[in-house]
Amino acid sequence: MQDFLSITKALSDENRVRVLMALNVGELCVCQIIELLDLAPSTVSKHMSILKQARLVEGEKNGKWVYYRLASRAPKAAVEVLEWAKRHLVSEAIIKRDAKNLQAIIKQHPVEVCKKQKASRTAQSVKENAGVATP
Amino acid sequence: MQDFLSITKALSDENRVRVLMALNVGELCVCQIIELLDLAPSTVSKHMSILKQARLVEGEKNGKWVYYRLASRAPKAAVEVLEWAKRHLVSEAIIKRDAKNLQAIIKQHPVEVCKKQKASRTAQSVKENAGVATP
DNA sequence: AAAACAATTCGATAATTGGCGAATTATAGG
DNA sequence: CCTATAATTCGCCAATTATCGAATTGTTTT
Repeated sequence: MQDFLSITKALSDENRVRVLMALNVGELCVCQIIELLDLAPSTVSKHMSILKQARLVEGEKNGKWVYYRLASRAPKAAVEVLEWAKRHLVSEAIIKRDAKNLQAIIKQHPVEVCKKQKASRTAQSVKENAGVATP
Repeated sequence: MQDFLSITKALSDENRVRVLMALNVGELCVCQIIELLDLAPSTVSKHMSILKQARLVEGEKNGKWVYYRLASRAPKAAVEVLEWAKRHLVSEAIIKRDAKNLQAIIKQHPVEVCKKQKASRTAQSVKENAGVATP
């Protein structure tokens, strides 16, 4: 029963569902997923661990980067529910928008994506500390 | 997306899953579901409203009683996911135990089931108030 | 060796959810 | 009409969960 519930719980969050649909195009680096969802790295990491726990995805470390993909040797229940989800989600507005955004994201190398994210975080900090003297 | 998530959220609770599997044998009165899950009536009612919201079940009022059954004109996504769930849950220990318990429960008329529940609630109150003077 | 960096883990917090009992609603039967 | 009763709604509490920032881990580059 826990295996079953780990799958349905994993599928009961919009952001996780978006990730699963995004992974239909192929494997994605964590920073690319961060870019897609626009969430904090720690939040995305948590989501991925929940998906991994449910054996819906698998991750592979490659140097500094971790790539996630739909689990190749997933349990039958996982494979089937992913097919079900795909059938009923492809027409969803946000999934289509994600697919479009992904086209731009996967064209870039992870190194570029991460660089961009770092830059925007710095910009954010600068904004927050505007007018505050630096020690 | 909300339709999709209402289904997956509905399926992400063990008690709700147990109800759905129980309804495979046919329609059940609320008091029979209470008997099966051993939860408070208000809790069961809440679970049923979540399942109804997801259009996985439908309820029909018949006099004092409300009967729930798997939705006959459920959306395709709901029908498919119920088939998927059934395939992967029939072998679960708790589902098998429920099926066995159900055999006894459905033999009784709702009126008998409710009477028994009322009796056990009274017994509980008596226990709690043991030694306390009644006004 | 040290600095930079991607990702994860940890700790805190706000929002959501599952649970119960009390109050309410709707129906049946005296 | 009044009482008993099945179910739901409401108000509250405890447990869980989504999120973030800070600290940590492991790897690469300088």
